[in-house]
Amino acid sequence: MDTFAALAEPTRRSILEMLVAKNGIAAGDIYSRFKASPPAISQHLKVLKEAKLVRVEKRAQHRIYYINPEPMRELEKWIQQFAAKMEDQFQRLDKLLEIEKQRQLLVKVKE
Amino acid sequence: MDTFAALAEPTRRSILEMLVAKNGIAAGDIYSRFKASPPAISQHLKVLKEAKLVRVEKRAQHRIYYINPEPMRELEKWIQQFAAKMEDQFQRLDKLLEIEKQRQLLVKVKE
DNA sequence: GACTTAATTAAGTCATTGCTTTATTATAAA
DNA sequence: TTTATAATAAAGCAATGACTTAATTAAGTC
Repeated sequence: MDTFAALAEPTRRSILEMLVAKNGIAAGDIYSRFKASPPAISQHLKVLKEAKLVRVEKRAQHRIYYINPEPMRELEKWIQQFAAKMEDQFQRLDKLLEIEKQRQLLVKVKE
Repeated sequence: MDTFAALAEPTRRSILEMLVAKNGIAAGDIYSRFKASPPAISQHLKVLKEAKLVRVEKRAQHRIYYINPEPMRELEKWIQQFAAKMEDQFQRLDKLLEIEKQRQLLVKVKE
């Protein structure tokens, strides 16, 4: 799950947002939308590629980048499961608090 | 959205998993489940705290750590939206491919 | 008030990251 | 077959990150 590390960098998230808006973008078209140098962006693309978040196709000298959906789907699953456990926990807590509130009321009635 | 940076580190994810299994754990009990030194873990807790992924309560000399649910909920939203756009895109692509397949069949019929 | 316990802060080290500029590689076009 | 275009690889550097050990802070206990 090193998807997180790849997503930790804002430029890389921007690149992915570009690709999810329009899949299949040439490296040069990606470079031109950032003020950092082409090699800098190329290195980010490499990280994304190694994390399998994108894949590349060769078209003459061009490299066309595409979203690779699997890692994001897995990440979504991970987060959903985590969030589910989390909400469970808070719901249990709410119930405990509710019971305690009732108990306090009883104590008052007895006084 | 620097939740990603906080989640990029595996030890920090483990800590969160601990907390989602049982909310409210003293720092010392967290330390003891890792082979890294207490200060190392303490520093991770600091990062999680700064990312608002956890909050702390003081109990005498003890520090009790709790999950703070908001950032994870936001992250879940972000990923869901991203994944939705992504699936949209692939569905559009599938439709194009389907149309193309039909076109090819027509060509064959005409031959 | 000295002593223990719990946790963190401080200081220093080493590896990794993100960037730069320069150099290569590979295809296309003249 | 030179020249231009597209993209990446290489090398170097400053900043950051994750750890360590030693020192400090704060509360509780004897």
